[in-house]
Amino acid sequence: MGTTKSDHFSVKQNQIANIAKAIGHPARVAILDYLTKVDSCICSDIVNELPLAQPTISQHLKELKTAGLIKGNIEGNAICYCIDEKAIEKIQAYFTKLAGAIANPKNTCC
Amino acid sequence: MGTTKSDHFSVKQNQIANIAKAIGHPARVAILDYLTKVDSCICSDIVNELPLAQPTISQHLKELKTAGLIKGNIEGNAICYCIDEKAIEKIQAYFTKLAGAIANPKNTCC
DNA sequence: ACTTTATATCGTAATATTGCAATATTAAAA
DNA sequence: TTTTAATATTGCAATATTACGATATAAAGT
Repeated sequence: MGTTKSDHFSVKQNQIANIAKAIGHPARVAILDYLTKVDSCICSDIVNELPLAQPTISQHLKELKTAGLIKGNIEGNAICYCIDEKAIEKIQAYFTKLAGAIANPKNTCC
Repeated sequence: MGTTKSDHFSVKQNQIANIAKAIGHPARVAILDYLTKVDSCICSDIVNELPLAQPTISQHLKELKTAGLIKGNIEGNAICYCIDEKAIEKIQAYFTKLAGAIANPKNTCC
C-alpha cells in the first residue's frame, strides 16, 4: 500500500498526471512564473528569489526538468533554465479537451 | 521539515498548485476522463470502471471536489458527479499565459 | 594552486499521500 | 421494518514528498 498503481492506468493518463504533479507545488509554480517573467534566465537568481534553501530549489528544478517542463543549458559554471514547450503543450491540449467537454455537456444532473 | 511552505507563496500560486496537485494522480485523471466521456454521470460506476477499491475512489473524488474540479449532486441514495468548470477555467488560463510566454520568448539561452 | 561561485547529491527528519479492510451512514426497495 | 445499494469515514501500514545541513563537483577568477 501507499504506492500509486500507475500500471493500471493508460500511458496518456500517467503522462498528464506526471506533468500536473510537477506543477502541484507552489514553489514549482513560482519557479515557472519567474522563468516566464525574467528577461534572461539568470539561473539561480531563483535561489535568491524564493524563500527556500539552495538544495531545495535544486531538487524542485530537477523535478520540473524530469517532467519536461523546463530545460537547462550549461553556460560556464552556471546553468540557464528555461521553460520547455513540450509538456506545456501536452497539458494545455488536455485542458482544452476537458473545457470542450464542459462546453457541450452530456450530463444533465449537475 | 517535510511541510510545504505554502505561506511563502502567493495565493494565486497556491491555487494553481492545488488544482494541479489534484490532477497529479493517474486515478484522478482517469476519473476526469470518465466523467467527460460518459453520457449521464452514473456516479460510481466509477468504482466498477477503475481498478481501485470503493474507499479509495471515494477519497480521490473528495480531493477532486475539494480542488473544485468536480461537483456532486445527490440523487436519491446515489450521488451524481460532474466536472466543474471553475477550476478547469482557472488552470487553463494559467497554461495559456505560460504558452504565450513561450511564443514570445525573452530568454535567448535555450 | 587556491579561492570563489554555481549547482548537485547524500542523508535524514518531519510530514503527506495512497490504498484498503472494517465500519458507519443514508436512502431506496422489498 | 428489514434488507439492499451507494457512498463516506476511520484507522492503519507502506511509501512518497519536502526541506535542509553537510558535502561533493565543476568551472571561473585570482
